[in-house]
Amino acid sequence: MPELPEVETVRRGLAPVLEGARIARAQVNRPDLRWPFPPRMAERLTGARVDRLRRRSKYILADLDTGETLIVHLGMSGRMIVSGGGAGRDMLAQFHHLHPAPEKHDHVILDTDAGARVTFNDARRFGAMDLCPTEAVEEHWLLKGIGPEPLGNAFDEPYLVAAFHGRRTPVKAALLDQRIVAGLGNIYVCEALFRAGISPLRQAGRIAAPRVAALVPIIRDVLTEAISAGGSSLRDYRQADGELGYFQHTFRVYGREDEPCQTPGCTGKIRRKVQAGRSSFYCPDCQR
DNA sequence: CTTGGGTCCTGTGCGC
DNA sequence: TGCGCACAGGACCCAA
Repeated sequence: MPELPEVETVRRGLAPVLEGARIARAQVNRPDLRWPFPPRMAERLTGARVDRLRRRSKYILADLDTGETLIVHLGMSGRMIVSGGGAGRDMLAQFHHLHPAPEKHDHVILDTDAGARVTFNDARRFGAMDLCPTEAVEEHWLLKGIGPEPLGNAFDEPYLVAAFHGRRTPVKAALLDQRIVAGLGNIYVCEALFRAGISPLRQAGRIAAPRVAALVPIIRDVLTEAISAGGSSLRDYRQADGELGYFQHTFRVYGREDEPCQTPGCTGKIRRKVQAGRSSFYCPDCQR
């Protein structure tokens, strides 16, 4: 899926066209994605003004002036594509209010009063949408229990050391656990562990505290760099304007099985090992 | 409580 | 060209 950097990139692309705009029309083409849509979703969205677009973990949150918040998760293959209207759009498209032809898996289409369109397309349908009272968003069952934002103040060295303490699970699984830290996925965990020189197989509770502490700024750096690059585009991911991210060119281990390790002086080869059903990419020589 | 495996879906790329 | 299989950025759920 889009991980935190991709979701943040999408949020930033949507904000200029959605914030302050009113949803003039909501087209919902099927009753569900991963879970059923909330009752009367189209009606509850129609006429609502989007006051603010936020992100929590891998969720995009659209606060509406109706007192409800639209919760969106992109799953593995979800995209939100902007077309027509708004600043920075193609002039011809803007003039004619043209929208691209409907595509397979366009599940939800939102048209704003300014003539912009946001299309949610999700081939695998692991994505989700729900509506919930804005003041109760943090208590929503999907968001409740999610750990601190890795780019926020609550995610610091003492926190991660404490969170890892006594954990026998591999550090790879611990970092993927959204209750420990929010928003990391397979790619950025692999990349952060490589930079930290920590093997994904190592038990979280058996990493020396200074090495755990070092992970904190490394995780922040990886995510920040990825956001700057517009995220990583592999298969399905696109920015809201349809452009590709380019952080994937910066991967040091992800998807690089059998390639030589890039660490200066290291003669190791990147390995791939499946942990809990997910591929971990790492250098056995410089990750311990 | 923790943890591994199965599961929900479709699409793509590869070996044969 | 076609077929079957492995694999893909997530994360819930349940059995052990």
